[in-house]
Amino acid sequence: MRPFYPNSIEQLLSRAQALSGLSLLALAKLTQQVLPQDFRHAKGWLGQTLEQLLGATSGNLAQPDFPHLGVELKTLPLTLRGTPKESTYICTAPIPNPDFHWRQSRVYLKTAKILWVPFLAEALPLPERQLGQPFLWQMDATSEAILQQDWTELVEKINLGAVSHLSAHPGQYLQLRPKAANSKTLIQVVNQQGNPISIVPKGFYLRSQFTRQLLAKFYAGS
Amino acid sequence: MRPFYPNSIEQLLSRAQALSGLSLLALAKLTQQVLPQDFRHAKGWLGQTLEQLLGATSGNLAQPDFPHLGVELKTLPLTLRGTPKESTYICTAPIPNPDFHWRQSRVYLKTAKILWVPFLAEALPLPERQLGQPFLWQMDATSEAILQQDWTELVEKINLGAVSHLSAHPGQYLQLRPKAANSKTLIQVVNQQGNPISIVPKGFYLRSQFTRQLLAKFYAGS
DNA sequence: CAGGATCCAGACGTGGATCCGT
DNA sequence: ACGGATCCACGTCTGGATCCTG
Repeated sequence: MRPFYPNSIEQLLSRAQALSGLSLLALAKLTQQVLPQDFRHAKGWLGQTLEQLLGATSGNLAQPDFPHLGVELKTLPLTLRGTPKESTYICTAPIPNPDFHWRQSRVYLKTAKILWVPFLAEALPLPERQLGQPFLWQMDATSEAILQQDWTELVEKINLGAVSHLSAHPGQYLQLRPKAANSKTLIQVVNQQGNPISIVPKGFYLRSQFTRQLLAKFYAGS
Repeated sequence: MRPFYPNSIEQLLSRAQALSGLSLLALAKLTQQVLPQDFRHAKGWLGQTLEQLLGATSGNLAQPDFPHLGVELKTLPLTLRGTPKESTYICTAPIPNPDFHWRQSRVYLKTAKILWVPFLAEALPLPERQLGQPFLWQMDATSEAILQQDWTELVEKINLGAVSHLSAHPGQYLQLRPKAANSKTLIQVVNQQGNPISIVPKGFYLRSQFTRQLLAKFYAGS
């Protein structure tokens, strides 16, 4: 265990709260980095910087950022109106999918407990954009019912080889989207007819419709 | 197909012969590289430089360097006395081994036709060491019988989980040796008792006893 | 506005092999 | 001498996500 690894959820949350209000420029200085001009060529910059500041181990496998605590760290880009600008990437979607049970699935393990760190993702120049109040979210029965239903439906499509349905359309809270360097990155899969075909690798994402609800509940309770 | 890819075995051999007698310093200049001080921190330098000069495609999978020609390129480090200084790495040894038939095995496909490029690997300062005469070797029935026997024996040990016998000792021409960054690099395998244990990844190597014979035949015939 | 496309960092695996202690 | 240990390059994969059109 690295020295800086947080020992409890309370410690982790407390550290994250200490960062709220800081600008991206301040974060860059804290970590002795140069802030990128924009995120076009450094899309993961904030997420990776926060991992460093909060003591997450980098280069994780299919497990949460803080395995000991079961907590996943996610940044949440906000519009000026305070709503999520983007969907949230969860994990790659293996094809075929080897996870049989929802509770053992990568999606569940990555979404059961999430430390969300909102930040302003528009209007101001990048260096001046600030972190918002972080909040810990734990999956509740209502969310889980829908996420499990989505997951089950999507995994079924994957394992049946229903390739034409592996689009971003199905799923209420959870969806499949391309996850690759570009659209020429292809993997071989077997379709419903049993024939090998090429498709772009997929990942699981949380729709912003879902994260908007989490934010609203947090605001209501605080 | 890249423009410089050789179109025939004759063209490949002719290109290799044009390099014979050149020093390592000359090769570095030809490829616009700096010659390393020694090979301790650049063990693959000569092999990779020759691939570039002869038009091999880099980053191969489990197939010969020149797939179109079925030819594998191998450097052969020689002592002052003209004997091989080292054994020759062939390929990694998957555990368990998925190749059932010798003729379809990675070892066979990598050793059926080899373009050997000998070079002096001692005595002179590195920059002055020269390439020798390259020669094309094709597996003959006598060699194949023994290599196949070795391969069969080693693959059996691998698939039986006879882990303690996965040493460099068995095999007349072919042997298993560690193939990893270091001895802390471990993989999980299943032993004879069906229990998971950790071992260092292995590779197939040709013993220098074998390559010495190939050299001798080449010298005798030329 | 959201589905499809794209981009960086770092770990990992494989191919290129030689090093080095007993 | 040789069995076990080690080292670099580079392509691929995964985790971090945001970009960008119709």
